[in-house]
Amino acid sequence: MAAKYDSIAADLRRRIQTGEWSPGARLPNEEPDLTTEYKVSLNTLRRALDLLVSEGLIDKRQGIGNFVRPARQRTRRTTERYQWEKDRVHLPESERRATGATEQDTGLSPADLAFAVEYGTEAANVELAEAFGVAAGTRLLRRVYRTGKKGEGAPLGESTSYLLYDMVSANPDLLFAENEPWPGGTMHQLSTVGIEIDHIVDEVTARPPTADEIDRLEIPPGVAVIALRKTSVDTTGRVVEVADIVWPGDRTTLVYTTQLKRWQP
Amino acid sequence: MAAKYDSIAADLRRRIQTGEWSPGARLPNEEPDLTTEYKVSLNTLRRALDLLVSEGLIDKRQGIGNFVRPARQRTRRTTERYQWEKDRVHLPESERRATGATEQDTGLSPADLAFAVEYGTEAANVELAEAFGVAAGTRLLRRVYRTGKKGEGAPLGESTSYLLYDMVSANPDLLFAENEPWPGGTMHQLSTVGIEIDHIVDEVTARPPTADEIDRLEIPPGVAVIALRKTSVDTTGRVVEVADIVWPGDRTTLVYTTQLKRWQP
DNA sequence: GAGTGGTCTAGACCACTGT
DNA sequence: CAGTGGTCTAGACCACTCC
Repeated sequence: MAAKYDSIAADLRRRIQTGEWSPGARLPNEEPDLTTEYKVSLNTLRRALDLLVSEGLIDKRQGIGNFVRPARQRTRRTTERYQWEKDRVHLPESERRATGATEQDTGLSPADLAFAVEYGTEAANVELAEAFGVAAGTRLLRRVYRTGKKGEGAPLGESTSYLLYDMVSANPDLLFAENEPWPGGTMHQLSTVGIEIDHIVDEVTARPPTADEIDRLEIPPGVAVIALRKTSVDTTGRVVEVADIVWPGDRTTLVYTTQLKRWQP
Repeated sequence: MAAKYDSIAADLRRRIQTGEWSPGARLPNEEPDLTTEYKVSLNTLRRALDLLVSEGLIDKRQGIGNFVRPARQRTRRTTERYQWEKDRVHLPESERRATGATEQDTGLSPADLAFAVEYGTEAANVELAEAFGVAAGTRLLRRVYRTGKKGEGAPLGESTSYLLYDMVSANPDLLFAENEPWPGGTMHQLSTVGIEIDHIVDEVTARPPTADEIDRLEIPPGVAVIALRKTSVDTTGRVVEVADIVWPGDRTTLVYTTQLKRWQP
């Protein structure tokens, strides 16, 4: 015999999916409307609603009500993007300025894209020092990028990029957020200090969001995030950028294509 | 002011991480031990424990107790694996038999690896038919693989592979689970009916586990799974295999390396 | 201030596990 | 059967949002 909260969740799921409440619409009050309708206590009803929250079906807003979660902008990030970024570096600035990598991933036009960036410096902790192959404490330039769709409160994702400060300070323009968005992106920025990327390693995991990410990305507690550690290696074998990128798992797809060598005929 | 259940969860987290209870050890009873210690009601205490479950820190076993979750075997699956699989197809059977792809990912020896497979046929639903580019209802060979570490109850992951039945039935050996594990794996199986893989597309998302996956992979509710749709395309451009692979998000890392073309000097 | 969701309590009874 | 976690209730009070 299924638990009451399970049956209620299943019924609410069905009512949402059949469109009884359209996306963005407010659900009936927990108390007294839904508790009366389902003849359960408030605790039991809220347990059912918690399930729907963890599935990303509804949003709870304290003091306001519960809402059917509208479908959000999805991100589809393909591996071709890296070669695309690299090819773009040698285009004239006007072409580089026209569109960025995030537009590629989302299909959004530059006008619909919301963009925010913060620059800062920090000393490398043990983990980052190991990723770069430098001593702990080495000065790093940390840049945090948040991109999203205008009108949607939450960003689509958040990227924290680390560069070796002494490596990029050869071009002081690279040290200030005022120069963002930089036409041609990080690969072009690095090219101004003589760096060419040879290959990029992506390490992908899924995990529960941290409390911070729940706030900033508006991820319902219980929905997972995809966490990507991107390591860029230049043509001399040096690690030149380490970036940690986080997306809501339920609206992000990463696409990787592996080309295989032909067997000899 | 943090909620009580949050503070209690933070304290229990700390006590687990400092080793007050070692992995596998049983926690004190919810009632009366922990409720008395933290001076809260049972509901509040259980809410704190639910947080730890969703973080994968503890296991709850009804009728027995709560246990510190032991660290599990991790999987690290690299993109080089596909070329490795392809190169192996033309090795003599003795070498192909010696080790398989999962050993590569996990670092386990063949002796430590638990392996189970089920074969069946089904009619392609709309979604699979589209992936293959065939008509809905086309007969498919469905193969479900579960691999894990001997002694750990739960598999490390579960892979559901679909092949076009009429394509592989040219070699009847490919239709029966009794021939598994097949030395050289799927790429070798396909080579016996004249198929060479040209490239593979991986699409990665994260999502909450289904009720089934919670049981079979022993994923704590609230911990995410990584879901990978792997599409193999042969040298004539045909989609020849579609596989849906699911791993627990908290102990799987996927690694993808992208080699970029050099700029001209 | 009215109305909403968020937290917490005390206590009852059920379901599962091992002896 | 005893002991454990699982579900559920009724009611109290707090915190946030909007008018």
